[in-house]
Amino acid sequence: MQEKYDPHSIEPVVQSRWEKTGAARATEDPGRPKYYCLSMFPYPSGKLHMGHVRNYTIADVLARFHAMRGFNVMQPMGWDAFGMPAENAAIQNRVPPAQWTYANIDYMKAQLKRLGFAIDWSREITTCKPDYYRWEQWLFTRLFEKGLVYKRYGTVNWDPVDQTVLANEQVIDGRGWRSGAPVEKREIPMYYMRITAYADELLGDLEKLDGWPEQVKLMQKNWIGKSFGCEVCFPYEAESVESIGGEGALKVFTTRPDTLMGATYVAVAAEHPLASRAAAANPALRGFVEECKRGGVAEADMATMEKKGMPTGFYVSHPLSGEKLPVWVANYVLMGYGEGAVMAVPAHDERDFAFALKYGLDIRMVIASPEGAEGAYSEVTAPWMPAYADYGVCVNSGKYDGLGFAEAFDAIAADLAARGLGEKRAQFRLRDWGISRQRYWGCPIPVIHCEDCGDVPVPDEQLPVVLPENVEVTGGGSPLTRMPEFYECVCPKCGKPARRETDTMDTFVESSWYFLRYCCPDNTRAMLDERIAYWCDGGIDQYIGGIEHAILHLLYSRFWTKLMRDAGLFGSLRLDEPFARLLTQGMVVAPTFCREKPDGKMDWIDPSEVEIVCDERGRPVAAKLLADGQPVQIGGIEKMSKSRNNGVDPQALIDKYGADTVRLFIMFASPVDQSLEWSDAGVEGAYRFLKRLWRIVYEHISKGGARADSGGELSPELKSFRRQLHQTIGKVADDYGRRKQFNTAIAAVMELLNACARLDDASEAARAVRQEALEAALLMLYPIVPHVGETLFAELRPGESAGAQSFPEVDAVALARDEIELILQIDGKLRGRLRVPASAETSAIEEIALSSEAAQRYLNGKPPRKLVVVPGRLVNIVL
RNA sequence: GCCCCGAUGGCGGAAUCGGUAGACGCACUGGACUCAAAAUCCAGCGCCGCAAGGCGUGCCAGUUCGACUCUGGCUCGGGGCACCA
Repeated sequence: MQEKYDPHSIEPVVQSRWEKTGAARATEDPGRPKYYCLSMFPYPSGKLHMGHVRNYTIADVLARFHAMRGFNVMQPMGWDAFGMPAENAAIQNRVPPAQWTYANIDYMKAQLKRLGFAIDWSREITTCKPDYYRWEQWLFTRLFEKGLVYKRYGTVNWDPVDQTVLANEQVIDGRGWRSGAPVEKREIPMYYMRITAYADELLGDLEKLDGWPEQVKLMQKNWIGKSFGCEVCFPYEAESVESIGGEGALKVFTTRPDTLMGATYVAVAAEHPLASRAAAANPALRGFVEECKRGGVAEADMATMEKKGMPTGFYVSHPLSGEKLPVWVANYVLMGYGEGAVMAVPAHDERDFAFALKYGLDIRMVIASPEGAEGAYSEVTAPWMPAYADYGVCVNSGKYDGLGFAEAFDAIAADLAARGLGEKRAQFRLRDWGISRQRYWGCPIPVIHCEDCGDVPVPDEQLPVVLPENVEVTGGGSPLTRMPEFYECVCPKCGKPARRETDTMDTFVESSWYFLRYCCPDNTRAMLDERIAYWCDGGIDQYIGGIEHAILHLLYSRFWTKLMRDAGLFGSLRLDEPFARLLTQGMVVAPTFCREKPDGKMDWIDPSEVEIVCDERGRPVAAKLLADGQPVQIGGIEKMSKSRNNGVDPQALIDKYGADTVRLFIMFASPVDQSLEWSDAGVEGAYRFLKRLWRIVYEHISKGGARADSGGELSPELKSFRRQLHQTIGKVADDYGRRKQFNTAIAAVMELLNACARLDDASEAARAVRQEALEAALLMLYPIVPHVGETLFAELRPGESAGAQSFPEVDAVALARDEIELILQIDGKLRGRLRVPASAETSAIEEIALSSEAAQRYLNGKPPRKLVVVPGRLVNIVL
């Protein structure tokens, strides 16, 4: 055996053995329980970043642990290969997106192999290949026929200089990232997926997801945002009917019908038909509506901008009182939610309140806080007091006075219904999913536009619609729109010349079903086959990925699973939810450094090029660039990203320390669900631990090794060490299997090895116990550091493979103990320790506690006020 | 702005169901080995205090015999907000 740990000599050996034996190859085996271990597949951006390493290490640890537990494990991998960065790279480097993408995949695949992940590469999926996306196009045409895909106008960011649609990410402070021109909203036709048809099921099924973090379920619940309220119609006032263009009513949705008597105006979105109608005759209003079209479509921007409005000059009547109310256009009303119009109750809504104050609109108090109604009444009527938005009791509301929220809701809804001016209903915040992208590098939308037949889905026999790969991307719109050989076609229905759709699909579509295709990536005749009944029974056992995907990707995947179920693609499998257990890893973050460039843009500096200046207490106070010694600004600690230039390249670490050290450090540095702040120093510590582990095993073997033999009488010291060993096995198994807390599992094994190294006993019995401990320690660490695990285990047990072993079992006999230690508290403060027999009854423990020296000292002869005994833990004497 | 999460020594973190705060590791300090360095090993390491002891888990309240843990109210940091993936 080598005396020193040398990762670079052992890792290739172990990896080529795995490769030869096909160790990671997964085959359906109905006789064994399966464990489908899925990671969020990477976007092939160039090289792996730390987030990838973290994600796939977690998955690999779980995969290897479950294999040791007897599961038939499948761990597949693929590439989320369509997306914007390929087009940007294409513009920058004059390389076709396909070529760039495939080169990145090759490089990153080699990196994943270098890290020793037990991935079944025979199932590899690349979403930009026609054998994958053809099925997506196929299902699209089915959904189109069912009405689950439809076309309508949608709003996009428009760069008026570059004449192109921008992603939200490409809009910086309201301007196009390349042109710098102020961005405008523009309405264009787009395809939508009717996710709202599944809103109730997506909401209700969250309850089935016991294996998901509560946090993620809550975020999804709020995103779907089902609220109960009332539709209310405000009939047009007689004087406005003519200018509005006919009789009718303005419909709004409210969750607070109990405040209806306090409505003093109605506000509509700038895109609302009523706003357009009013603007036609009013140049000032037209200017305001135009102003509302400035800026991007991102909701965060909409919600933080200054609230502005303008009267339309139209009036509606209050549906119950008949009072005349003005109609305003307001930039805070979203066309995409509810009816694009709201009733405003300034006294009981903070936003309406601020708006009413600004424009001198009436504020009418109609809800009083339940406690002290009189006081609250006078408070809220005073306009300098904030709006009272909580539930309360109706006042100043005629026949509804005195009713609470629920009663007033029912009474008002009933009265509205009786007049045909409203009814109760639920409203979702969730909107239909716009999937059209005016970009080249995506899955072509399989539709043909015919002048006579309209939008015709591409028939099955003409699928896939293949995206041409050898193109030049120059920016300024999709090259597909300049390729007649792509868009010129004939109508499948009437045979007349027609035009192929040149928009591509949102890349979220590919990532919404890849996990099902892993079960049958080789099937050229169908999207899915019966193999999913084996691998997806009960759902995918474990899904691992970044918390940043908590809403969109996971919601779309849940949606697509339901779509595919309802399309009858699952055969005998009953599957409503794709992911039985979800682990959302925290982000890998690092400090950022920057300088402002002359043009005002930020120049982000790689942390490795920066020296941090600390004060005498070790706190960072300043930073300077190594190259010029001049100060740089310290930014926040943010997710490692290209845009912030704060990434640490895992490859450099692998080259220096080997895969096991990188895997060990990343699992040890922080719990998986928390963000991981990068530290170069910590990596060194992980490397040191592996060297130490190697040496302990080397020394044990040099002294002749031993057979692990737990029989026979042991000295108290060995007995105690062996108890620690089996406690550690129990803890580590629980940490891996149930808690998914790997940092504490590693710490426990470190403690065990510290104790093992301290064990100063050369007896036969000690060597046997040490052998048992080292074997167990290697098997416990194997999922995390498999190369070291394989190599050292084969030294301890020649000819055997660690990966083929079962996970160590706890020996209950080793855990038994005669005496335990209890903590003695007096008034909740630690005052001593008690040794009591493990079997001692509460009364006996009380007696021992009270007679202890510390208790005598504090009690001073007086009896205790209270005595609390927590079995196995502590005794608290209350004076 | 809205939704979600987090905050514990010089640093990353531990304390799993309300019961010993600081496991394990990093950094640092001292010692051993060495001509020397590296590597390795041993010891120390929350703050105040000579000590006894006191204080201490972002801040302010509360519940409890007992709170890092539960409740209410803040502050700061992070993620998401529908065209980044």
